Amino acid sequence: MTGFIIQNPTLEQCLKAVKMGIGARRLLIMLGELRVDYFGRGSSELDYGERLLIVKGDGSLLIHRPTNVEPVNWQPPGSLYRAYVKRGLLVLEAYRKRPEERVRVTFRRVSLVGVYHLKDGAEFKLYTAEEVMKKAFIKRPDLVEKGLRVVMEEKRLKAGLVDCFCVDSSNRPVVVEFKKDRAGIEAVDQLSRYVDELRRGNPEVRGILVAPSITKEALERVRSLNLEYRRLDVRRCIKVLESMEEPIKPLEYFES
Amino acid sequence: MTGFIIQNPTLEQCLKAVKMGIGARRLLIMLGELRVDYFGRGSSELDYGERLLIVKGDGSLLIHRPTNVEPVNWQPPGSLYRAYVKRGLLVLEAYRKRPEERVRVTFRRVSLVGVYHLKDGAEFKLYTAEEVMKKAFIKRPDLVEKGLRVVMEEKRLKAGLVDCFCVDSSNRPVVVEFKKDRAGIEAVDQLSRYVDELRRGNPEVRGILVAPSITKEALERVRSLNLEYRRLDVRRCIKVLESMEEPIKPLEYFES
DNA sequence: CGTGCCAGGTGCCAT
DNA sequence: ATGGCACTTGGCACG
Repeated sequence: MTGFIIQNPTLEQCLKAVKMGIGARRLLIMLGELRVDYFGRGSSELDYGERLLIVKGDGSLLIHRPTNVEPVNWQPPGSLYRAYVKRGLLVLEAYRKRPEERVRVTFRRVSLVGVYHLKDGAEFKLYTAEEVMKKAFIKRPDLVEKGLRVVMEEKRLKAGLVDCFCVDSSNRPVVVEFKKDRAGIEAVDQLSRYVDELRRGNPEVRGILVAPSITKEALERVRSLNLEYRRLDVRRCIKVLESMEEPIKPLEYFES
Repeated sequence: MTGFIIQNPTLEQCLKAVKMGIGARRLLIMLGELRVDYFGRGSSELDYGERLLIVKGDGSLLIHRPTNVEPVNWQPPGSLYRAYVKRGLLVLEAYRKRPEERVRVTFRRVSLVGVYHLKDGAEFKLYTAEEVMKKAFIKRPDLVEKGLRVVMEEKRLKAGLVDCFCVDSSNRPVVVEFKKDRAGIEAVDQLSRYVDELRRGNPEVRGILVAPSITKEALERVRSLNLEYRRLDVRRCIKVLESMEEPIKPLEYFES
């Protein structure tokens, strides 16, 4: 990792670092007292306060307040930058075309500016809950219903993308939709759209919503739309998969 | 803004800074070569690479790679921390109960550690597109249909939260749902749920989906469900509001 | 490029 | 706490 940092830089030093850092597609970090104006898909205003600003090599901009995971303002990768000093203020503007959006950051004071070159070629491997459920179901469809056979994963309909298209023990087509979290009304409607489309060709089509739990309203709707709900949680699925292949290991227990 | 920064700290210095920073609910910034293991709602693995780590005073954790707006791993506010040195590695663990989740960050090298206390009391004012549309509509319901009168904003039904409940020129009730972006099928279904519930009491109830545009499938569904679609974009709404009160000013044109 | 859909979504506000 | 939902959602995969 190469880079440098300047504490309490002068505005000129700072401007130079900013231009150099962004120009060289490095990681730029700044701590200072700043305000933010944004206009684009929406618009926002944030008066002066002490915050952390980050510009990444791909043109992403992040402005973080002292709390929360989400940045208060940001700009996506590919944004273009302009920086200048005006009346004792350091201004950094990020611009993106399509959709047209601008973020303007005005620094009243800069406590820290750093420019670093990060090397990071590692692959990020994420195991999502839905992926786990689906995998376990494909290996063991009886987790949902005895005699079920998977015909297609990811069947594409006009109404959208079906998670699993199956046939039951009496050869009736079954659409299976997975939700990793408690299923709400939108989940039922989503399944309903698929089943509706298929029932036009064959009124025998069944629809099963598979989730660890379901809201009261959603369950009512499942019944009124002649669909079905089967409980299945991720924990169970992990166990099933562990017994069949290399496990997804949890971290060991956290003590304190 | 008070704080300090150490470049190329020893592991011991680093551990001390981390403990102190998190303990005092300060902003902690670290640059280094690290790996991340996560287990909770999902699970993930990321081998060593050079990244930026941030812990905020509220317990939020962010780990940023050199690209993208989103952190590769994170932990929400309120997380609990544990840090220690083991076999020449600095380990930082963030834990949250409910849902139970753990992130473990293992540093192989630390290039920078900083602890700062940020003061930021400013109010963030965001003007969202949906808000703008709604405001404009309330001032000028004829933007959607002549003779429309707003009875209630945000009417609560079992089926959900209606954006605007209105009456038309012939006293028929009208449910109006706004979408700031191109309306898709879910938007139609959402409106449909509200209208369904109300039509049980009064089959005359109308439902209007208001959006800048609509997908082909969604428009078909609007028709088949006996609902309506009216085009309205945010630009037009801004103009209407500008002519009536203090404008939401865009930043001036961006040159470079 | 648009369209659809998931996400460890996060955040906000309601009951 | 649970539920409903918007978000400058971001990000990905696919036609």
